[in-house]
Amino acid sequence: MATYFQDVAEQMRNQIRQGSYPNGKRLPSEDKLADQYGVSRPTLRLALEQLQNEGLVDKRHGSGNFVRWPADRLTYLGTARSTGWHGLNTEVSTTETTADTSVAALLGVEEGEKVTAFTYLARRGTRPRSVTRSYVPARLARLISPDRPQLPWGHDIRQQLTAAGVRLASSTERLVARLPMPCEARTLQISQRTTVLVIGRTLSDVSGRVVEAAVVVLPGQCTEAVFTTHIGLRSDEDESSAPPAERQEAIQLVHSPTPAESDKEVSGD
Amino acid sequence: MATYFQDVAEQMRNQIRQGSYPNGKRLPSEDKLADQYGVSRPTLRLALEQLQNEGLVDKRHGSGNFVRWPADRLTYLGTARSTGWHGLNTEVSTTETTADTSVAALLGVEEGEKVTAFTYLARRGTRPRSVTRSYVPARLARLISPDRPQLPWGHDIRQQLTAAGVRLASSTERLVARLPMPCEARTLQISQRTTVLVIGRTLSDVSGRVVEAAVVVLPGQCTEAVFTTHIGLRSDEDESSAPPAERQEAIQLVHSPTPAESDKEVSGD
DNA sequence: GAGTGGTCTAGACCACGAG
DNA sequence: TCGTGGTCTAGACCACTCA
Repeated sequence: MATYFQDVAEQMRNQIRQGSYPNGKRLPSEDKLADQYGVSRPTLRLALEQLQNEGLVDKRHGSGNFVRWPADRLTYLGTARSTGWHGLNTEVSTTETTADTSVAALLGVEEGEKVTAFTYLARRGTRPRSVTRSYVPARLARLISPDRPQLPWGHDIRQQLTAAGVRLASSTERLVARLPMPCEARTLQISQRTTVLVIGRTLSDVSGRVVEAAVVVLPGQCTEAVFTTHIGLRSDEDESSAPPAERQEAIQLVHSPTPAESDKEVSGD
Repeated sequence: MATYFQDVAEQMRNQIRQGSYPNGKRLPSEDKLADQYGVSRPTLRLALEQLQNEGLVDKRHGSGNFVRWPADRLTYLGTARSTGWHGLNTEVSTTETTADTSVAALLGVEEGEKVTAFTYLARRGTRPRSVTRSYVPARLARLISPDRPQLPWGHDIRQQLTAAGVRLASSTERLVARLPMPCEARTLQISQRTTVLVIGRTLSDVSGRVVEAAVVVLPGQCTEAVFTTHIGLRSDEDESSAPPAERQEAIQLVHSPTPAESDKEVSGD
Protein backbone atom coordinates (compact mmCIF):
# COMPACT_ATOMS: atom_id res chain seq x y z
CA MET A 1 0.00 0.00 0.00
CA ALA A 2 2.66 2.47 1.02
CA THR A 3 5.12 3.75 -1.54
CA TYR A 4 8.71 2.61 -1.76
CA PHE A 5 10.19 5.84 -0.57
CA GLN A 6 7.81 5.98 2.39
CA ASP A 7 8.77 2.44 3.27
CA VAL A 8 12.44 3.20 3.11
CA ALA A 9 11.95 6.38 5.12
CA GLU A 10 10.03 4.40 7.74
CA GLN A 11 12.78 1.83 8.06
CA MET A 12 15.56 4.37 8.28
CA ARG A 13 13.55 6.43 10.74
CA ASN A 14 13.19 3.46 13.03
CA GLN A 15 16.85 2.60 12.72
CA ILE A 16 17.83 6.11 13.65
CA ARG A 17 15.39 6.37 16.53
CA GLN A 18 16.47 3.04 17.93
CA GLY A 19 19.96 4.41 18.00
CA SER A 20 21.44 2.07 15.42
CA TYR A 21 23.30 5.11 14.22
CA PRO A 22 24.83 7.38 16.84
CA ASN A 23 24.11 11.08 16.65
CA GLY A 24 26.39 12.92 14.29
CA LYS A 25 27.47 9.79 12.48
CA ARG A 26 27.67 9.78 8.72
CA LEU A 27 25.27 7.48 6.95
CA PRO A 28 26.52 5.23 4.15
CA SER A 29 26.60 6.96 0.79
CA GLU A 30 23.38 7.28 -1.17
CA ASP A 31 24.53 4.72 -3.70
CA LYS A 32 25.19 2.17 -1.00
CA LEU A 33 21.94 2.89 0.82
CA ALA A 34 20.05 2.54 -2.46
CA ASP A 35 21.62 -0.87 -3.00
CA GLN A 36 20.97 -1.84 0.56
CA TYR A 37 17.27 -1.06 0.37
CA GLY A 38 16.91 -2.30 -3.16
CA VAL A 39 15.69 0.96 -4.68
CA SER A 40 17.12 3.46 -7.13
CA ARG A 41 18.97 6.50 -5.94
CA PRO A 42 16.21 8.99 -6.77
CA THR A 43 13.81 6.93 -4.70
CA LEU A 44 16.24 6.68 -1.85
CA ARG A 45 16.76 10.42 -2.06
CA LEU A 46 13.03 10.98 -1.62
CA ALA A 47 13.23 8.98 1.58
CA LEU A 48 16.18 11.03 2.79
CA GLU A 49 14.30 14.19 1.95
CA GLN A 50 11.49 13.06 4.23
CA LEU A 51 13.88 12.40 7.09
CA GLN A 52 15.59 15.70 6.48
CA ASN A 53 12.28 17.49 6.77
CA GLU A 54 11.72 15.71 10.04
CA GLY A 55 15.04 16.97 11.31
CA LEU A 56 16.46 13.45 11.62
CA VAL A 57 19.04 13.80 8.87
CA ASP A 58 21.42 16.58 8.05
CA LYS A 59 22.53 16.65 4.42
CA ARG A 60 25.90 18.16 3.57
CA HIS A 61 26.81 18.52 -0.04
CA GLY A 62 30.10 16.85 -0.73
CA SER A 63 30.41 15.37 2.75
CA GLY A 64 27.53 13.03 3.33
CA ASN A 65 24.27 12.58 5.19
CA PHE A 66 24.50 12.79 8.95
CA VAL A 67 22.31 11.54 11.73
CA ARG A 68 20.64 14.15 13.89
CA TRP A 69 19.10 12.39 16.82
CA PRO A 70 17.77 13.44 19.19
CA ALA A 71 16.59 16.11 16.80
CA ASP A 72 16.86 19.10 19.09
CA ARG A 73 14.43 21.82 18.21
CA LEU A 74 14.82 25.49 18.86
CA THR A 75 11.87 27.30 20.32
CA TYR A 76 10.81 30.68 19.05
CA LEU A 77 8.96 32.33 21.88
CA GLY A 78 6.26 34.79 20.93
CA THR A 79 6.29 38.35 22.14
CA ALA A 80 4.44 37.61 25.36
CA ARG A 81 7.31 35.65 26.83
CA SER A 82 10.36 36.63 24.89
CA THR A 83 13.04 35.37 27.15
CA GLY A 84 16.63 34.83 26.20
CA TRP A 85 17.80 31.68 24.61
CA HIS A 86 20.86 29.73 25.54
CA GLY A 87 23.05 27.86 23.15
CA LEU A 88 22.67 30.32 20.32
CA ASN A 89 25.20 32.93 19.48
CA THR A 90 23.85 35.83 17.56
CA GLU A 91 25.49 38.40 15.34
CA VAL A 92 23.86 41.64 14.33
CA SER A 93 24.61 44.02 11.56
CA THR A 94 23.02 47.38 10.99
CA THR A 95 22.13 48.96 7.68
CA GLU A 96 20.56 52.25 6.83
CA THR A 97 18.37 51.93 3.82
CA THR A 98 15.07 53.02 2.36
CA ALA A 99 11.78 51.20 2.57
CA ASP A 100 10.82 49.18 -0.45
CA THR A 101 7.22 48.34 -1.14
CA SER A 102 6.79 45.49 1.28
CA VAL A 103 8.68 47.11 4.12
CA ALA A 104 6.75 50.31 3.61
CA ALA A 105 3.52 48.37 3.84
CA LEU A 106 4.61 46.63 7.03
CA LEU A 107 5.90 49.72 8.75
CA GLY A 108 3.14 51.96 7.51
CA VAL A 109 5.51 54.52 6.05
CA GLU A 110 5.96 55.89 2.56
CA GLU A 111 7.92 53.88 0.08
CA GLY A 112 11.45 55.24 -0.12
CA GLU A 113 11.40 56.64 3.38
CA LYS A 114 14.51 56.07 5.46
CA VAL A 115 14.56 53.05 7.72
CA THR A 116 17.20 51.23 9.68
CA ALA A 117 17.50 47.50 9.25
CA PHE A 118 19.01 45.17 11.81
CA THR A 119 19.97 41.74 10.62
CA TYR A 120 20.33 38.99 13.19
CA LEU A 121 22.01 35.74 12.35
CA ALA A 122 21.76 33.14 15.09
CA ARG A 123 23.90 30.06 15.11
CA ARG A 124 24.12 26.90 17.10
CA GLY A 125 27.79 26.13 16.85
CA THR A 126 28.70 27.08 13.33
CA ARG A 127 25.41 26.25 11.68
CA PRO A 128 22.91 29.06 11.10
CA ARG A 129 19.60 28.52 12.83
CA SER A 130 17.66 31.67 12.05
CA VAL A 131 17.81 34.92 10.20
CA THR A 132 15.92 37.94 11.38
CA ARG A 133 15.56 41.25 9.62
CA SER A 134 14.13 43.98 11.79
CA TYR A 135 13.13 47.38 10.44
CA VAL A 136 12.74 50.53 12.46
CA PRO A 137 11.75 53.96 11.10
CA ALA A 138 14.70 56.32 10.99
CA ARG A 139 13.17 58.61 13.60
CA LEU A 140 13.42 55.81 16.19
CA ALA A 141 16.64 54.20 15.08
CA ARG A 142 18.83 56.44 17.18
CA LEU A 143 17.26 54.93 20.30
CA ILE A 144 18.70 51.56 19.49
CA SER A 145 22.15 50.11 19.74
CA PRO A 146 22.16 46.33 19.52
CA ASP A 147 25.76 45.71 20.41
CA ARG A 148 25.80 42.35 21.98
CA PRO A 149 22.36 40.93 21.49
CA GLN A 150 21.15 38.36 24.00
CA LEU A 151 18.10 37.61 21.94
CA PRO A 152 18.34 35.97 18.55
CA TRP A 153 15.14 37.33 17.03
CA GLY A 154 15.47 41.02 17.64
CA HIS A 155 13.42 41.10 20.80
CA ASP A 156 16.06 43.25 22.38
CA ILE A 157 14.93 46.02 20.08
CA ARG A 158 11.59 45.96 21.82
CA GLN A 159 13.33 46.14 25.17
CA GLN A 160 15.41 49.10 24.07
CA LEU A 161 12.41 50.92 22.70
CA THR A 162 10.62 50.42 25.99
CA ALA A 163 13.66 51.56 27.92
CA ALA A 164 13.83 54.67 25.76
CA GLY A 165 10.31 55.59 26.70
CA VAL A 166 8.35 54.36 23.72
CA ARG A 167 5.02 53.12 24.99
CA LEU A 168 4.28 49.86 23.24
CA ALA A 169 0.77 48.54 22.92
CA SER A 170 0.69 45.36 20.92
CA SER A 171 2.58 42.95 18.78
CA THR A 172 1.21 40.93 15.90
CA GLU A 173 2.96 37.84 14.66
CA ARG A 174 1.98 36.20 11.42
CA LEU A 175 3.27 32.73 10.62
CA VAL A 176 3.57 31.00 7.32
CA ALA A 177 5.11 27.68 6.35
CA ARG A 178 6.67 27.66 2.91
CA LEU A 179 9.73 26.78 0.91
CA PRO A 180 12.67 29.11 1.27
CA MET A 181 13.66 31.74 -1.24
CA PRO A 182 17.03 30.86 -2.77
CA CYS A 183 18.83 33.48 -0.70
CA GLU A 184 17.22 32.24 2.50
CA ALA A 185 18.25 28.70 1.72
CA ARG A 186 21.80 29.82 1.17
CA THR A 187 21.98 31.89 4.32
CA LEU A 188 20.52 29.14 6.47
CA GLN A 189 22.52 26.49 4.66
CA ILE A 190 19.50 24.36 3.98
CA SER A 191 18.16 22.76 0.87
CA GLN A 192 15.71 24.70 -1.26
CA ARG A 193 13.35 21.80 -0.81
CA THR A 194 13.00 21.89 2.97
CA THR A 195 10.38 24.07 4.55
CA VAL A 196 10.93 27.20 6.55
CA LEU A 197 8.73 28.76 9.17
CA VAL A 198 8.44 32.47 8.52
CA ILE A 199 7.24 34.93 11.12
CA GLY A 200 6.27 38.45 10.21
CA ARG A 201 6.08 40.64 13.28
CA THR A 202 4.88 44.17 13.77
CA LEU A 203 5.12 46.13 16.97
CA SER A 204 2.80 49.05 17.58
CA ASP A 205 2.84 51.81 20.14
CA VAL A 206 -0.14 53.16 22.01
CA SER A 207 -0.96 55.57 19.21
CA GLY A 208 -1.29 52.67 16.82
CA ARG A 209 1.81 53.46 14.81
CA VAL A 210 4.09 50.64 13.89
CA VAL A 211 7.47 51.14 15.51
CA GLU A 212 9.14 47.94 14.39
CA ALA A 213 8.57 45.38 11.71
CA ALA A 214 10.53 42.19 11.45
CA VAL A 215 10.76 39.00 9.48
CA VAL A 216 12.13 35.87 11.11
CA VAL A 217 13.06 32.90 9.00
CA LEU A 218 13.54 29.59 10.78
CA PRO A 219 14.33 26.18 9.35
CA GLY A 220 11.14 24.22 9.73
CA GLN A 221 13.02 21.02 10.39
CA CYS A 222 14.41 22.16 13.70
CA THR A 223 12.25 24.87 15.16
CA GLU A 224 8.89 25.43 16.70
CA ALA A 225 7.12 28.61 17.68
CA VAL A 226 5.26 29.00 20.95
CA PHE A 227 2.66 31.59 21.82
CA THR A 228 1.03 32.03 25.15
CA THR A 229 -2.12 34.00 25.66
CA HIS A 230 -3.43 35.10 29.01
CA ILE A 231 -7.18 35.07 29.00
CA GLY A 232 -7.70 37.12 32.14
CA LEU A 233 -9.26 40.13 30.50
CA ARG A 234 -11.83 39.79 27.83
CA SER A 235 -9.82 40.68 24.76
CA ASP A 236 -12.37 39.25 22.39
CA GLU A 237 -14.32 42.46 22.23
CA ASP A 238 -11.93 44.72 20.37
CA GLU A 239 -11.33 42.50 17.45
CA SER A 240 -13.16 44.69 14.99
CA SER A 241 -10.52 47.35 15.39
CA ALA A 242 -7.79 45.87 13.27
CA PRO A 243 -8.83 43.43 10.58
CA PRO A 244 -5.89 41.17 9.82
CA ALA A 245 -4.83 42.62 6.50
CA GLU A 246 -6.39 40.83 3.59
CA ARG A 247 -3.51 40.71 1.19
CA GLN A 248 0.06 40.16 2.12
CA GLU A 249 1.10 37.72 -0.54
CA ALA A 250 4.61 36.91 0.54
CA ILE A 251 6.15 37.43 3.90
CA GLN A 252 9.71 37.11 2.88
CA LEU A 253 13.15 38.18 3.81
CA VAL A 254 13.71 40.93 1.30
CA HIS A 255 17.29 40.05 0.68
CA SER A 256 19.37 43.19 0.41
CA PRO A 257 21.95 42.58 3.14
CA THR A 258 24.40 45.41 3.08
CA PRO A 259 24.36 47.24 -0.22
CA ALA A 260 28.00 46.37 -0.67
CA GLU A 261 27.78 42.62 -0.51
CA SER A 262 24.45 42.28 -2.22
CA ASP A 263 26.01 40.56 -5.17
CA LYS A 264 28.11 38.14 -3.19
CA GLU A 265 25.91 36.75 -0.45
CA VAL A 266 26.01 36.87 3.28
CA SER A 267 27.15 33.60 4.75
CA GLY A 268 30.49 33.17 6.30
CA ASP A 269 31.36 30.53 8.87
CA MET B 1 23.19 30.07 -12.28
CA ALA B 2 19.80 28.94 -11.16
CA THR B 3 18.68 25.38 -11.67
CA TYR B 4 16.39 24.29 -14.45
CA PHE B 5 13.44 23.56 -12.24
CA GLN B 6 13.78 26.90 -10.46
CA ASP B 7 13.90 28.60 -13.82
CA VAL B 8 10.80 26.84 -15.01
CA ALA B 9 9.03 27.55 -11.75
CA GLU B 10 9.96 31.21 -12.07
CA GLN B 11 8.58 31.44 -15.59
CA MET B 12 5.35 29.67 -14.76
CA ARG B 13 4.96 31.73 -11.60
CA ASN B 14 5.20 34.92 -13.61
CA GLN B 15 2.79 33.63 -16.22
CA ILE B 16 0.26 32.76 -13.55
CA ARG B 17 0.66 36.01 -11.66
CA GLN B 18 0.31 38.04 -14.79
CA GLY B 19 -2.96 36.32 -15.37
CA SER B 20 -1.98 34.45 -18.50
CA TYR B 21 -3.96 31.62 -17.03
CA PRO B 22 -7.30 32.44 -15.45
CA ASN B 23 -7.99 31.17 -11.96
CA GLY B 24 -9.29 27.62 -11.90
CA LYS B 25 -8.08 26.85 -15.39
CA ARG B 26 -6.38 23.57 -16.09
CA LEU B 27 -2.77 23.79 -17.15
CA PRO B 28 -1.52 21.79 -20.11
CA SER B 29 -0.55 18.25 -19.21
CA GLU B 30 2.85 17.67 -17.66
CA ASP B 31 4.14 16.03 -20.81
CA LYS B 32 3.21 19.05 -22.88
CA LEU B 33 4.59 21.51 -20.37
CA ALA B 34 7.83 19.55 -20.25
CA ASP B 35 8.12 19.78 -24.03
CA GLN B 36 7.20 23.42 -23.95
CA TYR B 37 9.92 24.33 -21.48
CA GLY B 38 12.42 21.89 -22.93
CA VAL B 39 12.94 19.84 -19.79
CA SER B 40 12.11 16.31 -18.75
CA ARG B 41 8.96 15.52 -16.90
CA PRO B 42 10.64 14.88 -13.51
CA THR B 43 12.24 18.30 -13.76
CA LEU B 44 8.99 19.93 -14.71
CA ARG B 45 7.32 18.17 -11.82
CA LEU B 46 9.84 19.71 -9.42
CA ALA B 47 8.82 23.10 -10.73
CA LEU B 48 5.15 22.28 -10.25
CA GLU B 49 5.89 21.08 -6.75
CA GLN B 50 7.38 24.48 -5.96
CA LEU B 51 4.32 26.28 -7.25
CA GLN B 52 2.06 23.90 -5.40
CA ASN B 53 3.88 24.69 -2.16
CA GLU B 54 3.35 28.36 -2.88
CA GLY B 55 -0.35 27.75 -3.27
CA LEU B 56 -0.35 28.80 -6.92
CA VAL B 57 -1.13 25.39 -8.35
CA ASP B 58 -3.63 22.78 -7.29
CA LYS B 59 -2.71 19.26 -8.35
CA ARG B 60 -5.48 16.74 -8.88
CA HIS B 61 -4.54 13.18 -9.58
CA GLY B 62 -6.18 12.01 -12.74
CA SER B 63 -7.59 15.40 -13.64
CA GLY B 64 -4.74 17.84 -14.09
CA ASN B 65 -2.96 20.77 -12.56
CA PHE B 66 -5.10 23.80 -11.92
CA VAL B 67 -4.29 27.46 -11.45
CA ARG B 68 -5.03 28.93 -8.04
CA TRP B 69 -4.63 32.64 -8.36
CA PRO B 70 -5.15 34.77 -6.43
CA ALA B 71 -3.98 32.19 -3.92
CA ASP B 72 -6.42 32.95 -1.15
CA ARG B 73 -5.08 32.09 2.25
CA LEU B 74 -7.04 31.16 5.30
CA THR B 75 -6.10 32.82 8.53
CA TYR B 76 -5.88 30.89 11.74
CA LEU B 77 -6.43 33.40 14.51
CA GLY B 78 -4.73 32.68 17.79
CA THR B 79 -6.65 32.42 21.01
CA ALA B 80 -6.52 36.12 21.77
CA ARG B 81 -8.81 37.03 18.91
CA SER B 82 -10.59 33.89 17.93
CA THR B 83 -13.34 35.28 15.87
CA GLY B 84 -15.51 33.36 13.49
CA TRP B 85 -14.48 32.71 9.97
CA HIS B 86 -16.65 33.07 6.94
CA GLY B 87 -16.54 30.89 3.89
CA LEU B 88 -15.72 27.73 5.76
CA ASN B 89 -18.26 25.13 6.60
CA THR B 90 -17.30 22.93 9.46
CA GLU B 91 -18.42 19.48 10.50
CA VAL B 92 -17.84 18.04 13.94
CA SER B 93 -17.93 14.53 15.18
CA THR B 94 -17.62 13.39 18.77
CA THR B 95 -15.85 10.31 20.03
CA GLU B 96 -15.41 8.99 23.51
CA THR B 97 -12.09 7.34 23.88
CA THR B 98 -9.16 6.91 26.21
CA ALA B 99 -6.00 8.96 26.31
CA ASP B 100 -3.02 7.48 24.59
CA THR B 101 0.47 8.53 25.53
CA SER B 102 0.64 11.79 23.64
CA VAL B 103 -2.85 12.93 24.54
CA ALA B 104 -2.23 12.03 28.15
CA ALA B 105 0.91 14.13 28.11
CA LEU B 106 -0.89 17.09 26.58
CA LEU B 107 -3.89 16.96 28.86
CA GLY B 108 -1.91 16.10 31.95
CA VAL B 109 -3.99 13.05 32.76
CA GLU B 110 -3.12 9.40 33.17
CA GLU B 111 -2.70 7.28 30.12
CA GLY B 112 -5.86 5.32 29.50
CA GLU B 113 -8.09 7.81 31.25
CA LYS B 114 -11.36 8.65 29.55
CA VAL B 115 -11.41 11.67 27.31
CA THR B 116 -13.81 13.03 24.73
CA ALA B 117 -12.46 13.90 21.31
CA PHE B 118 -14.06 16.39 18.97
CA THR B 119 -12.97 16.25 15.38
CA TYR B 120 -13.52 19.33 13.26
CA LEU B 121 -13.24 19.18 9.51
CA ALA B 122 -13.44 22.56 7.82
CA ARG B 123 -14.02 22.92 4.13
CA ARG B 124 -14.03 25.69 1.62
CA GLY B 125 -16.51 24.42 -0.91
CA THR B 126 -15.84 20.73 -1.08
CA ARG B 127 -12.11 20.83 -0.42
CA PRO B 128 -10.89 20.22 3.13
CA ARG B 129 -8.94 23.11 4.58
CA SER B 130 -8.18 22.02 8.11
CA VAL B 131 -8.56 19.19 10.55
CA THR B 132 -8.77 19.78 14.26
CA ARG B 133 -8.82 17.23 16.99
CA SER B 134 -9.78 18.60 20.36
CA TYR B 135 -9.57 16.58 23.55
CA VAL B 136 -11.41 17.30 26.76
CA PRO B 137 -11.22 15.26 29.96
CA ALA B 138 -14.34 13.21 30.52
CA ARG B 139 -15.28 15.18 33.64
CA LEU B 140 -15.71 18.31 31.54
CA ALA B 141 -17.11 16.77 28.38
CA ARG B 142 -20.71 16.96 29.55
CA LEU B 143 -20.45 20.74 29.51
CA ILE B 144 -19.96 20.76 25.78
CA SER B 145 -22.28 20.23 22.88
CA PRO B 146 -20.80 21.41 19.60
CA ASP B 147 -23.87 21.06 17.47
CA ARG B 148 -23.43 23.62 14.80
CA PRO B 149 -19.96 25.02 15.18
CA GLN B 150 -19.29 28.51 13.96
CA LEU B 151 -15.60 28.14 14.51
CA PRO B 152 -13.51 25.76 12.48
CA TRP B 153 -10.73 25.13 14.99
CA GLY B 154 -12.65 24.18 18.06
CA HIS B 155 -12.61 27.62 19.63
CA ASP B 156 -16.27 27.22 20.40
CA ILE B 157 -15.25 24.65 22.99
CA ARG B 158 -13.47 27.39 24.86
CA GLN B 159 -16.56 29.55 24.66
CA GLN B 160 -18.74 26.77 25.99
CA LEU B 161 -16.35 26.04 28.83
CA THR B 162 -16.40 29.69 29.79
CA ALA B 163 -20.16 29.81 29.55
CA ALA B 164 -20.36 26.76 31.81
CA GLY B 165 -18.38 28.54 34.48
CA VAL B 166 -14.90 27.16 33.93
CA ARG B 167 -12.46 29.94 34.71
CA LEU B 168 -9.82 29.89 32.01
CA ALA B 169 -6.42 31.39 32.57
CA SER B 170 -4.20 30.86 29.58
CA SER B 171 -3.75 29.22 26.25
CA THR B 172 -0.51 27.99 24.76
CA GLU B 173 -0.14 27.41 21.07
CA ARG B 174 2.81 25.60 19.66
CA LEU B 175 3.48 25.71 15.92
CA VAL B 176 5.50 23.40 13.77
CA ALA B 177 5.98 23.21 10.03
CA ARG B 178 6.47 19.70 8.71
CA LEU B 179 5.38 17.20 6.13
CA PRO B 180 2.03 15.56 6.72
CA MET B 181 1.55 12.10 8.07
CA PRO B 182 -0.03 9.87 5.45
CA CYS B 183 -3.42 10.01 7.15
CA GLU B 184 -3.30 13.78 7.35
CA ALA B 185 -2.44 14.03 3.70
CA ARG B 186 -5.40 11.85 2.84
CA THR B 187 -7.82 13.75 5.01
CA LEU B 188 -6.73 17.13 3.69
CA GLN B 189 -6.46 15.81 0.15
CA ILE B 190 -2.96 17.11 -0.29
CA SER B 191 0.23 15.53 -1.48
CA GLN B 192 2.50 13.92 1.03
CA ARG B 193 5.21 16.24 -0.20
CA THR B 194 3.57 19.57 0.65
CA THR B 195 4.04 21.08 4.06
CA VAL B 196 1.48 21.43 6.76
CA LEU B 197 1.34 23.90 9.60
CA VAL B 198 0.53 22.10 12.81
CA ILE B 199 -0.71 23.87 15.91
CA GLY B 200 -0.77 22.16 19.26
CA ARG B 201 -2.93 24.05 21.72
CA THR B 202 -3.54 23.64 25.40
CA LEU B 203 -6.03 25.57 27.46
CA SER B 204 -5.57 25.88 31.18
CA ASP B 205 -7.88 27.06 33.93
CA VAL B 206 -6.93 29.27 36.84
CA SER B 207 -5.77 26.31 38.87
CA GLY B 208 -3.26 25.42 36.18
CA ARG B 209 -5.01 22.27 35.04
CA VAL B 210 -5.33 21.67 31.35
CA VAL B 211 -8.97 21.63 30.36
CA GLU B 212 -8.59 21.23 26.62
CA ALA B 213 -5.86 20.08 24.29
CA ALA B 214 -6.12 20.29 20.55
CA VAL B 215 -4.15 19.68 17.41
CA VAL B 216 -4.89 21.71 14.31
CA VAL B 217 -3.49 20.65 10.97
CA LEU B 218 -3.54 23.21 8.17
CA PRO B 219 -2.22 22.95 4.64
CA GLY B 220 0.83 25.17 4.60
CA GLN B 221 0.19 26.22 1.05
CA CYS B 222 -2.97 28.12 1.84
CA THR B 223 -2.96 29.17 5.47
CA GLU B 224 -1.28 31.52 7.84
CA ALA B 225 -1.54 31.86 11.59
CA VAL B 226 -1.83 35.18 13.33
CA PHE B 227 -1.15 35.94 16.96
CA THR B 228 -1.68 39.24 18.65
CA THR B 229 -0.17 40.11 21.98
CA HIS B 230 -1.19 43.06 24.07
CA ILE B 231 1.79 44.44 25.88
CA GLY B 232 -0.08 46.59 28.36
CA LEU B 233 0.81 44.64 31.46
CA ARG B 234 4.28 43.39 32.03
CA SER B 235 3.87 39.72 31.32
CA ASP B 236 7.58 39.10 31.05
CA GLU B 237 7.97 38.52 34.75
CA ASP B 238 6.12 35.29 35.19
CA GLU B 239 7.84 33.32 32.57
CA SER B 240 9.56 31.01 35.00
CA SER B 241 6.21 29.55 35.97
CA ALA B 242 5.63 27.27 33.02
CA PRO B 243 8.68 26.19 31.07
CA PRO B 244 7.61 25.29 27.57
CA ALA B 245 7.94 21.53 27.76
CA GLU B 246 11.31 20.28 26.65
CA ARG B 247 10.38 17.26 24.63
CA GLN B 248 7.37 16.96 22.46
CA GLU B 249 8.85 15.28 19.45
CA ALA B 250 5.87 15.19 17.15
CA ILE B 251 2.78 17.29 17.32
CA GLN B 252 0.65 15.15 15.15
CA LEU B 253 -2.90 14.27 14.52
CA VAL B 254 -3.02 10.87 16.15
CA HIS B 255 -5.23 9.31 13.59
CA SER B 256 -7.80 7.24 15.41
CA PRO B 257 -10.99 8.48 13.78
CA THR B 258 -13.18 5.58 14.59
CA PRO B 259 -11.77 3.32 17.30
CA ALA B 260 -12.29 0.39 14.95
CA GLU B 261 -9.44 1.12 12.59
CA SER B 262 -7.01 2.26 15.21
CA ASP B 263 -4.94 -0.90 15.11
CA LYS B 264 -3.53 -0.49 11.66
CA GLU B 265 -2.40 3.10 11.54
CA VAL B 266 -0.95 5.70 13.79
CA SER B 267 2.68 4.66 14.00
CA GLY B 268 4.46 6.86 16.46
CA ASP B 269 7.51 5.49 18.19
C1' DG C 1 41.86 13.38 -7.10
C1' DA C 2 38.53 10.47 -5.00
C1' DG C 3 34.16 10.35 -3.12
C1' DT C 4 30.15 12.64 -1.96
C1' DG C 5 25.60 14.75 -2.74
C1' DG C 6 22.80 17.84 -6.41
C1' DT C 7 20.63 17.86 -10.69
C1' DC C 8 18.80 15.99 -14.87
C1' DT C 9 17.21 12.69 -18.45
C1' DA C 10 14.15 9.43 -21.10
C1' DG C 11 11.99 6.23 -20.63
C1' DA C 12 8.38 2.78 -17.88
C1' DC C 13 4.31 1.33 -15.39
C1' DC C 14 0.51 2.21 -12.10
C1' DA C 15 -3.64 4.67 -10.05
C1' DC C 16 -7.01 7.84 -10.53
C1' DG C 17 -10.92 10.63 -12.84
C1' DA C 18 -14.22 11.47 -16.23
C1' DG C 19 -16.70 10.45 -20.33
C1' DT D 1 -11.53 3.44 -22.27
C1' DC D 2 -8.40 7.18 -22.34
C1' DG D 3 -5.79 10.93 -20.60
C1' DT D 4 -4.10 12.49 -16.48
C1' DG D 5 -0.83 12.77 -12.61
C1' DG D 6 2.04 9.50 -9.17
C1' DT D 7 5.89 6.64 -8.77
C1' DC D 8 10.09 4.43 -10.09
C1' DT D 9 14.33 3.19 -12.67
C1' DA D 10 19.25 3.25 -14.38
C1' DG D 11 21.91 5.67 -15.90
C1' DA D 12 24.65 10.58 -16.67
C1' DC D 13 27.17 14.71 -15.47
C1' DC D 14 28.23 18.57 -12.33
C1' DA D 15 29.57 20.84 -7.80
C1' DC D 16 31.22 20.43 -3.52
C1' DT D 17 34.39 18.70 0.40
C1' DC D 18 38.38 16.94 2.09
C1' DA D 19 42.62 14.58 2.22
